This record gives sequence, structure tokens and C-alpha cells, in this order.
Amino acid sequence: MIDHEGPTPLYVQVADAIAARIEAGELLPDRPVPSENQLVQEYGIARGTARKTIQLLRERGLVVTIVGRGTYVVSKRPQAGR
Amino acid sequence: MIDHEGPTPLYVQVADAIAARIEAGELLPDRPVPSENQLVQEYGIARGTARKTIQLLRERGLVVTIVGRGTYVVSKRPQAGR
DNA sequence: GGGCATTTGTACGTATGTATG
DNA sequence: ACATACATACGTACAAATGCC
Repeated sequence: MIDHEGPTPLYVQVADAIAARIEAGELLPDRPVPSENQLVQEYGIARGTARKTIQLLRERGLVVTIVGRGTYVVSKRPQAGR
Repeated sequence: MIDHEGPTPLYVQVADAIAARIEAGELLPDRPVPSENQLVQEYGIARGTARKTIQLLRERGLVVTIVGRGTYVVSKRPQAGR
């Protein structure tokens, strides 16, 4: 699933994997995505890489992060356009 | 100039300092900003912190980065809208 | 109020890869 | 071949926010 050798950065691969899980409905709106530590364990990556994964998903507008709580799939509500 | 104790993250402080230098015309459009290694030496920070500084400036639209070359103050030109 | 676990944020250091000149 | 500079990835430690007991 994750290729530690290929040219695609790990954090991109993992972000794509998470995005696919959201797309597939496995991870639902307003529900948490795996925590950084869970990503570390599930995908065998370092925490810094897990953080970049989450950051990328945030930049893609797929998740939102709340300090001390976790990162959640964005709500499906109107959300005022943007 | 840089407060290693206060509540403001180092990378934000350094980014603000660089932004001020751009604002003041000390760093000019299409000219390079200090490299990561230079930031490390000039401000006494770690490389990772220097990277986050540059990243923040990039997100603020103040600089652009070219791999293998360096990071430059954005041009003042029309830049075709976007 | 305190204590604890969980989670994200910051900051450090190191190594290797890739692009440019 | 070499030097410079950014990109990725690893690891570690501590701080801050949250939630629960």
C-alpha cells in the first residue's frame, strides 16, 4: 500500500490513502481521522511525516484540526461557500 | 530581536522579522532572502525552524522557492492576477 | 483543585535525496 | 566532480490544549 522506495513522498502517499478512505465513506464527516500516533503505527512512518500528511489534507480542505482534540473530516454542510 | 522564551513561536518571530526586512526594502523583489543555513546562523535557530519560517512566508505570499536555487522575494509585477 | 492520558504544537538534531550552477 | 540549497524522512524532547476522572 505504501511504497517506501518510489519517487512519491511518503506523506503524499499516506495523504492519498486517507483521502481515499474519506472518499470511500470509511471516514465520515465530523468524525476523526487517525491521530498522528495512529498514523505512525498504521503506516510505519515517523511522526514528522504523519504531521505533514495531516497538513496536506488540511491544505486540500479535507480535514480540520483542533488542538488537544484531533483532526476531523470536514463537515458536509454548506459551510458558506468556501 | 528574537525571543527564545516568549509565547510567540520562533518561526513566526523570524518570519515577521524577514517580512519587516522586505517591507523596509532591505530585501528587494526578485532578490533572494537568506537561505535556510543563513537563517540558522543569523538567528540562532535550528534548520527545521528555518524551514518553517520560509514555509510561512510562502503561505503569506511574500516569497517563492525554487529548488536548488533558493527563496526569493515575490516580484512586484502584475503576475497575471493569481 | 489536582492528576492523568491523549493529541497537537514547537524545537531541536541528523541523514539522505534531488535540483541547480 | 563539487558546492549550494531545498525536499524528504527519521528520531527525540518538551510544551500546550483538551477531556476525563
